Amino acid sequence: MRYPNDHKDQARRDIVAAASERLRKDGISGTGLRTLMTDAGLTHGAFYAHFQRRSDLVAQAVGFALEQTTEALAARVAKAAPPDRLRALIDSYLRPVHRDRMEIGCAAAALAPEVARGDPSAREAFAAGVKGFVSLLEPLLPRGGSPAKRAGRAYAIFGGLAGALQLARAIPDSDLSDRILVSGREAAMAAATADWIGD
Amino acid sequence: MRYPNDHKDQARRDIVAAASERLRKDGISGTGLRTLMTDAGLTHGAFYAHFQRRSDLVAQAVGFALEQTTEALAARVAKAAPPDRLRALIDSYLRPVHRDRMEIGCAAAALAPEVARGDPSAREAFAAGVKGFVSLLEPLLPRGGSPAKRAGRAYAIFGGLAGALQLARAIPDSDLSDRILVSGREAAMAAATADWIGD
DNA sequence: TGTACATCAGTGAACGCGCGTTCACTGATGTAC
DNA sequence: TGTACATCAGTGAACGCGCGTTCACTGATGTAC
Repeated sequence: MRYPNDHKDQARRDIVAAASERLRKDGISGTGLRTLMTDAGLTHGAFYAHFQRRSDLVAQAVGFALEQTTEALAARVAKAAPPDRLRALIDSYLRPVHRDRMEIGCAAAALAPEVARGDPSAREAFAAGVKGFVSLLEPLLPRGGSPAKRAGRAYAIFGGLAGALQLARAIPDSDLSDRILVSGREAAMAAATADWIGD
Repeated sequence: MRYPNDHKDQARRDIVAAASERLRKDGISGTGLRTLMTDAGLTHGAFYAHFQRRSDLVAQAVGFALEQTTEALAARVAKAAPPDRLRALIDSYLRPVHRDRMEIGCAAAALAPEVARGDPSAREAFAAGVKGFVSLLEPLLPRGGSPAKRAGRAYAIFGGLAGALQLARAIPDSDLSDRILVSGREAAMAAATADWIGD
């Protein structure tokens, strides 16, 4: 063969990694196959040697992006002392650089509405990726509450973080945008540490 | 003239109203001019008699959608007794029908990431529309806090509501999606009623 | 009252372009003998 | 060792299609006389 045995696998991984950035940057329906392949250093014709259709790459790229974000945040969280880890996660998520660099940030904040409109494969990959993030967040919540309650709260907080980040990105007034990040951290902490009621 | 004096104005309003639904449903870059004009009962050629460019319509449609949502929620809130109004707003926002009917729902939940990537006109219209929503929410927060703090919190809560709704839309598991709505309401209430710290 | 003309919202063909997808081909390598 | 062939990741032209935008035209009405 022309290439080492693992060449094709590596190329596929390169395409997925490059696409995960480009899709976050320009949106799912705002990006064409030629752009995605050029980003990976290939020509568009090679695409169908790696994926059956465009939506397969989209699903894999969405999943990859969420895994990457969860890993990066997990590393930051691990550096904090245990009692500070919840705050470290929230502050890391809502920090200015995350607002300013959408292409390497959370895929939920960059793509959630497009995923919601998208086909099932992207939604499944998205759900799995979000589940991974929630698995990082949920153990950091204060003790108490049923497993279902705790998980629900973790999902809601994650959604809230992503929504606050989106707002900070969309608002052109940069002072207001900064204040949204700060208030978003306080709001997320309040939601995370609220007493468990009912059940 | 062929048409009544206000005909053209009415046609423009029809195009904006129809576009505000279609863009929420299919996304900004997922919708073409022919679809937008057909929705309004016209052919695509008439478009440039009403708008200078596509992005002008997008900006107006985004603004219109947010105004519409704020008005609808204001009407629901006004029906509740004053002490229940905050809860009424939050529960109305995160109710299942809002998740299920994206095309007539909040434009922030449907379009925020695309607006953030979009041109300044859309971002300005978005910021103005969000400001309107925040003007409804902020007076419902408990007393206390500086005006800047109160406003920041109102923005953060709004972002949180939109993000939770997006997550509930994108997750295919409908039981989990329902739980996200319920937890999102609790999280938003906790954030809204948290003590004012600092400042 | 009847006719000629001006107005202008709306129509639909056409422009160049990028889209997702297909496919005949290239060319560097490994294998067979 | 040298030659012929098979393999296959990647190339780039081509497909039909929808995009945003332009523009010559239509046709119903109001106005002028």
